[in-house]
Amino acid sequence: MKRNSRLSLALHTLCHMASDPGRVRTSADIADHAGTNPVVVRRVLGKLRQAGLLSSEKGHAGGWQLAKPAHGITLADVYLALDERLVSRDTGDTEPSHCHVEEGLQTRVSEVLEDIEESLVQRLRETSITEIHPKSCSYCDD
Amino acid sequence: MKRNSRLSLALHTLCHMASDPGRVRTSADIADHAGTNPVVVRRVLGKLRQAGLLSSEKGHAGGWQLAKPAHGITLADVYLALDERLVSRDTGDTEPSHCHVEEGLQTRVSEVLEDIEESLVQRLRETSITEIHPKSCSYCDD
DNA sequence: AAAAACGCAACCGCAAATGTTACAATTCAT
DNA sequence: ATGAATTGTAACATTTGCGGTTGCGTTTTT
Repeated sequence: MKRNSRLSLALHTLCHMASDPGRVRTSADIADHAGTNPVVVRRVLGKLRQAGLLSSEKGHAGGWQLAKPAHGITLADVYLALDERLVSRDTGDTEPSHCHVEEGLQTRVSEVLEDIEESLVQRLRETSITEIHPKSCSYCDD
Repeated sequence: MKRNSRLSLALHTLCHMASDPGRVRTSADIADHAGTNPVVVRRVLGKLRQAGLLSSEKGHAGGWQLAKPAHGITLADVYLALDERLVSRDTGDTEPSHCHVEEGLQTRVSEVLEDIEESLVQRLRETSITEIHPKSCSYCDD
């Protein structure tokens, strides 16, 4: 696991789940397969649960599974669930610079980036996680 | 200097230069105005020089200025000059995961993101740096 | 020769993200 | 009931990227 790993981990896991929706997986299983740590998995999948994409059960024989039909889950759902943003949200923490160039600049650039963000989500909404898996996977145990 | 500062610094500086193309500015001047450090300025503007947007002169009375007419410089030129990428370029450093889900995923997601990247650049290309500056700036000394 | 500027390399320090450990709470099997 | 398995979460450690800083060599003008 290295960079941009939250989104990557989330999508990977969901795709596996989509190809065998009945199976309940533990965070340890998932972490093993993804080459990371159970706690990291729970962190990321927790976001997906908050967004209603996954459900988890505690205790013996507990674990994670899809909370709704896989074909209804799009890349956009995942992207948004994780609070990912290409456009770094302007937190307004930049002190006013007393410089008109700066203001005009911010405005222009923000306009474009907001638009782009929106069209990205629109595009992501067109692909469901069921459309990812190419065929049965001989290496993975799904 | 804090957020997304390379692009921000580059655009800000270019816009000022566009409004007074004759003037040669030192990295110290620019750093002062931008609230940062001359070395950082040289780092960023160096990229713009490599891309042919700026020229710099060493020695006494040296400094930076536009290398071509301002109206011919678009936001896309700057974005590309800095090697900015929404899509984190796959450097191929991810070891093959022996997992078909992973491969299919990479492919699909990359397709979408590449498309988005392209349309972003297309959008940025529509705005020249001369279109940013709202009016004469009473605070800045340009 | 001195001053002013860039070019560059080598660090420092901070902030964000990931990785790790620990432990409480919950659930199931026996 | 007890124990094992699992999530939830907090706290801490480690890594990484980036801006900031320092230092010094090179170039140009005076």
